[in-house]
Amino acid sequence: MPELPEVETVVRDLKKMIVGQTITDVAIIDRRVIKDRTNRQFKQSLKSKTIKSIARRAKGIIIQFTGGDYLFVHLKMTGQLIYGERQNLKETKVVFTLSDGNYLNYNDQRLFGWLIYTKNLKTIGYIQTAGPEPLGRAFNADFIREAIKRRTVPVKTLLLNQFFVAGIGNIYASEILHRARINPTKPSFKLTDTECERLYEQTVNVLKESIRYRGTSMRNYRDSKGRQGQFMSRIRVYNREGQDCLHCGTKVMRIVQSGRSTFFCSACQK
DNA sequence: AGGTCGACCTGGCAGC
DNA sequence: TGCTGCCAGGTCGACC
Repeated sequence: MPELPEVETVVRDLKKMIVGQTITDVAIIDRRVIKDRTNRQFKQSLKSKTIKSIARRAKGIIIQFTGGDYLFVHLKMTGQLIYGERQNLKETKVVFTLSDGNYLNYNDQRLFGWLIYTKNLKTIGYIQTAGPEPLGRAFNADFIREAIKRRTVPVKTLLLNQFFVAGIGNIYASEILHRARINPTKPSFKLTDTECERLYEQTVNVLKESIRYRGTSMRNYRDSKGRQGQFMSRIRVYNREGQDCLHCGTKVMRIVQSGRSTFFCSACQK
């Protein structure tokens, strides 16, 4: 499911609901989402831990405990963290019992997600190698201009590369490029200075707007209360193959780049 | 070194 | 109503 806006929405909501609570029990229904530890190690590591803070890095969720240790969660395509009653769905894989009597359910239809307990975030390569946050200071037009040099990959593929910039996925890559009026197949190093400016501006615009709308629910994404995001009403090209471009009326095209669908308007995005 | 592709999984949907 | 094939918000390791 989730790209930066969806993960950010989950983190902001969970902050209000679970910080300060203690995990009193852990039920593992399917251990394939748990990395590095046996069931017993995972349970013992987390039982009686009090949640100090929760934060997002790239598309990952970092839950820190008062002892200075962490639970790192990556939702991948279909992961969900749902707070409230205990769930017993086919996709419910791990359930944390909380000290307020509620539960934090980890659901994951496709089992791609990760739950990693660690004492040291440096052990998590995903965090260590992620590029700059697109809504942070290090990401700007100058950074893009510098980073695209000698990169021959299509700009769409570069946006998906988490080493380049963290948090953009397949929906927002298409949406950003449409709003920036950049053709997704353009080799990155051929972007002009003004295109770099527009790419920066629209990356920030799209991600911030989507956070305001609480993310996009194309399929499986739900927030921490099980609700859908609302950004679908703002989507301009993603999953709209054959429909009219909302800007010029040309039919939206779908192509495949690096094995993933890209949607764009060939008239608006030269 | 940079770029591409398959593997990891389950399930929904279109077409026959 | 099957069945088959294709598709899905991600990441990584093996390959060229």
